[in-house]
Amino acid sequence: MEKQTVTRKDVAQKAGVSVSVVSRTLNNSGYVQADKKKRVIEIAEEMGYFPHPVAMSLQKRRTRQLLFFCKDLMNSYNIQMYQGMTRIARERGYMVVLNGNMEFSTIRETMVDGIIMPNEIVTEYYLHTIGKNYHLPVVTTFYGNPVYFPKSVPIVESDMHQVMALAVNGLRKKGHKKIALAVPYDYDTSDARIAQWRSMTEEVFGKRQIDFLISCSRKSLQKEQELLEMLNQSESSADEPDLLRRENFFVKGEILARVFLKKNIDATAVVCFNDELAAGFCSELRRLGIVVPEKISVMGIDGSYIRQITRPLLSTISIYPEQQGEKCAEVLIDLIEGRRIHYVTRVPMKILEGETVKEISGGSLCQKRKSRK
Amino acid sequence: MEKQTVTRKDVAQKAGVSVSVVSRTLNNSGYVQADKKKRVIEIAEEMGYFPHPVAMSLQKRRTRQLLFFCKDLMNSYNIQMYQGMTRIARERGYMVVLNGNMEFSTIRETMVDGIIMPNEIVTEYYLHTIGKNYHLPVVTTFYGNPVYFPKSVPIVESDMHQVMALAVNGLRKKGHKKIALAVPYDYDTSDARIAQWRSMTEEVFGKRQIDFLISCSRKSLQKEQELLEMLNQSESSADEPDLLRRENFFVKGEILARVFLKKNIDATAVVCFNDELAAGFCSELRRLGIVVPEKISVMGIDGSYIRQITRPLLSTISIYPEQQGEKCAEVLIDLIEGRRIHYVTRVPMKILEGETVKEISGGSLCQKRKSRK
DNA sequence: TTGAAAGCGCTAACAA
DNA sequence: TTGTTAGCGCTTTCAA
Repeated sequence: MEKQTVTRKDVAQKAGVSVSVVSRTLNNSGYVQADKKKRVIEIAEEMGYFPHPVAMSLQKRRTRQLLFFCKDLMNSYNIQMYQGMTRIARERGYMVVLNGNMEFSTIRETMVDGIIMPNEIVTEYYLHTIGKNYHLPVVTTFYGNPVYFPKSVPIVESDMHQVMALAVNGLRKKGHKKIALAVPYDYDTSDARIAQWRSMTEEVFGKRQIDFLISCSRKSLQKEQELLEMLNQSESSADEPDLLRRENFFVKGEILARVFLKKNIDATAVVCFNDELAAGFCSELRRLGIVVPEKISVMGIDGSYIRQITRPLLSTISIYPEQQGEKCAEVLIDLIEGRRIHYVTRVPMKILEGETVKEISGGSLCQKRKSRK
Repeated sequence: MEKQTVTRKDVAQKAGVSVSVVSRTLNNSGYVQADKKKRVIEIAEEMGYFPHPVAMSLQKRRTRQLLFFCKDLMNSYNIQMYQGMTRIARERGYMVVLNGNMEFSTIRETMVDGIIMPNEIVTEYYLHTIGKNYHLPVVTTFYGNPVYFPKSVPIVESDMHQVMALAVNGLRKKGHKKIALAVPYDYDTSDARIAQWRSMTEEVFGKRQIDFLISCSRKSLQKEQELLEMLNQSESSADEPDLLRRENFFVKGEILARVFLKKNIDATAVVCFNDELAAGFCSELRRLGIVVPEKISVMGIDGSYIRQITRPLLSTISIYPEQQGEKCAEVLIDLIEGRRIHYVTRVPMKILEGETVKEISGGSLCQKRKSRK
């Protein structure tokens, strides 16, 4: 049984030199005689020496760890962000650690060199609390919500204005003139999407389509959702309480599909808050006998991998979550290492064609739908 | 602009005491005069002092970090394992860091107190390589594959024998006598399931049902999958190369559904490798006009959250991935902290009823299926 | 070309 | 009850 950890001191002793020689050898820095060098390397190897990462971190005042501060890891978008940052981090010798619980208080107990925030709202809160006397490099993704934090925090931007421009124009080109928006609630992260959808449809079609907003107040949503869980998943909610803690956009999409039908909304296409919600929306429509896209077109936002398991394949506006993650990591690492950075980084976006948007020619589909009733 | 990091020395200076007094105060250990105590605390707060986690780690020789060494984070099972460990870890003051790339070489550069391995096969490999001269506490989940590592590695077990017993007996009770198994490949992690399904069906029905194995050789699978991607997701495969790196069990399920039909397998029920595969299997059957469960019953394994977005709701054998994660973290932390542990921990399992298994009375459904052709 | 020594931020044994 | 000191594993300056 060997000693718990072999240190440079141990190697030095065995090689008959001083620790500094060992250090210089291993770091390939400074002078050291060729033969000694060789001996030291041999002995280090033979003794199974590895640098102690904690000691290294203390000395260098650099942990080579990045913190991704996200709420819900079961969300496909976040996972993909994480994948992206991980790749860049690895390339540059870092590791990404997660805090999936929004616990600001633990940040200062965590060994990290910088933080990646999941959106501008969280960032704003952070900067006004912990961030006040903890000056760690931070980058944040940004979706165009109105927030107040210094320009000195670099942002990686997915502008909802662009997203909605793509969605609305894409749908318009296919003949859609009445475009609804389905969002899980009427506040917080929905805000930017609602605002942009509103102004975009008004700009393109010349009139407000605000009646086409499908959303739930927080309260009604909870009630509906509880009901749904009782009916549908009693088993799993009893056995897997944890699952319910996550924000289940799929179920919200299902609920919103029913709201959409109940309110008899006169639209030919629905843009959904994100892909998971769109998937639930489609699924429930189908269950109720409404064929997508024949009767109604659906378009997601995100381009997350959940789309891979939608049938028919979801049409969506991809904002490339992985690239977003990559950019975040890139900028953050540059910031940490004192390199010059851009304070605004834009990630490209694009329509991913799928099978949930139908080309319609003349009058709006909804009339057909209505007439059939 | 305050000094970059406030240390105990700074606090001590300002309070006119020695660092040890500050330390004792902050740690609530040893003697220190009440009034000094108060002053120190006040000053520490006022200066915005926080303990330096790296220095702490070096001194205590404990990082309070656990490593979860898993390959694919987009896999719902792994995510749930992670959620489980995270909860326990948090309760006990630890953090779980991920290595989602199977890079053994980076383990020694990572600041961790112990490792959670995703399955016995990876563990075996680890112990025979890095683990040889790195004696970090390790726990592993265990699915009943034959492996060779010392009994001294604690396991958290989900025995595939039990799983198959539940699945086969559950299906038998509903009148099924011909039960197929769908696995993504014919080696590695499929082995245990294949073996247990084989012996179980033989035991229960008195004869081998080996013809009912639906699987793909690695090669044919790749070819089919590439084809599918070309046809189905050309857009996303061009734009999102990353997504394809993950093991897409959903698509495999789709492929296997076609294999199942092509081979005209004479079974009334299919047990699937995991829930994602089952979801793909059902989805493709439906697309091809085969109604689940009317024409064919499907049962998953795992009880992962992906099931929440299956419609009809998937029937499955839950092996409680979150609990598995919790147990792993619990045992590992006990091990790290020198507490007594059990070397074998079993996680309960249970059938989660859904809507994909049909009760059939007399003769097997497959005959009906056949006769309709 | 080498080694001694100070120091990264903290703890703990020991002496005062 | 307090302060001094050595040390966790490493780097780096400086004198030899």
